[in-house]
Amino acid sequence: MRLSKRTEYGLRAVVQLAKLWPNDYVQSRDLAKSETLPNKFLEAILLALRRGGFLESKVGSGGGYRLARPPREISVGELIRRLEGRLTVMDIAKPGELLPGEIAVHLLNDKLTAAYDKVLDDLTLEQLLELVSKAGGLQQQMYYI
Amino acid sequence: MRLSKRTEYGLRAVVQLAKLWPNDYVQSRDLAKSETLPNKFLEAILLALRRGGFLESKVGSGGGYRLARPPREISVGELIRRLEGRLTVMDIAKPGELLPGEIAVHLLNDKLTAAYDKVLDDLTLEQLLELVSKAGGLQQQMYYI
DNA sequence: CGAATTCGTACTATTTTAGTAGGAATTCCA
DNA sequence: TGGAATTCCTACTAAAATAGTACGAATTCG
Repeated sequence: MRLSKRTEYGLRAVVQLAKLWPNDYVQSRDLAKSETLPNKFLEAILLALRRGGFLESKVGSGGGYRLARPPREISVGELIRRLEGRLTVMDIAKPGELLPGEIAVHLLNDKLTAAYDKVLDDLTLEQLLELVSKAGGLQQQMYYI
Repeated sequence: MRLSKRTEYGLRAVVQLAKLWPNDYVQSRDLAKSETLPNKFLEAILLALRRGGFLESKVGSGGGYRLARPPREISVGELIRRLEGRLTVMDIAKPGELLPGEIAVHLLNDKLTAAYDKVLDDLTLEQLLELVSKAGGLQQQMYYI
């Protein structure tokens, strides 16, 4: 199990934006620079997030992106589902009877998806930020040992 | 999150073998036929499972595969980890300090992996079989409503 | 011996992921 | 009012992962 680069980059940009919230607009280029992400790719990702209602944007000189809502009201689950793009290639219910192996695979997939969703849906962007600052603190400390 | 075909096929074959346990050897061709899987691909998968210690095989006429251990002693987690092939492209610890976004991605990946592993490691092949037969029963019932 | 089967390698095709190129549309501001 | 800055948009391209196939050697049974 691994998040795609697209998801990773999107998340990293959003984390940046959340840290700045509710300040003014930040440009894609700056976001890309401060997390060292490919700019053009990031642009496409940010655009998708705007369409998904997670970001607001302002075009033109002095424009950029910012969160559309406070971090406390943004679910990491929704965010990631949008990023993964998974256009829900949902298993179309097969006609007729399933083979035993197919049932097993189905059951397992359902269990895994449920576990995955639980982790993601129980987490807001605000909470994630908190975890990050804790972990960041530890990281700092380690340099002084 | 979705299991690969390789994993799916391997699991389906193993489910078949578990249903027959502790009977005699079953041939790849028969396994492929009864779950409608591509035979040559399945062969490669079964081979990997044998190398992983999940199956025993006998070559030559009258040969085939069978589980190396009773289903109760086979963990679905171990099985799937072998199937996924994940040659543990583990994040090599980056030198220096992590960016906040990177920390967030890391945290999330860890949480997701833990949840995933928990589901898989808490399940034996025997238990999975039981779930399948329950679900299969329900499926049968639905036809008679 | 000859048929049946696993074992093994090497190749091909398809799909998904990760980007890049190039420019139109909009907005600010001097 | 014109140009610089920025998002927005479409269409490619490149690379990697996935899903197989082809072909045959090695082994075993009867």
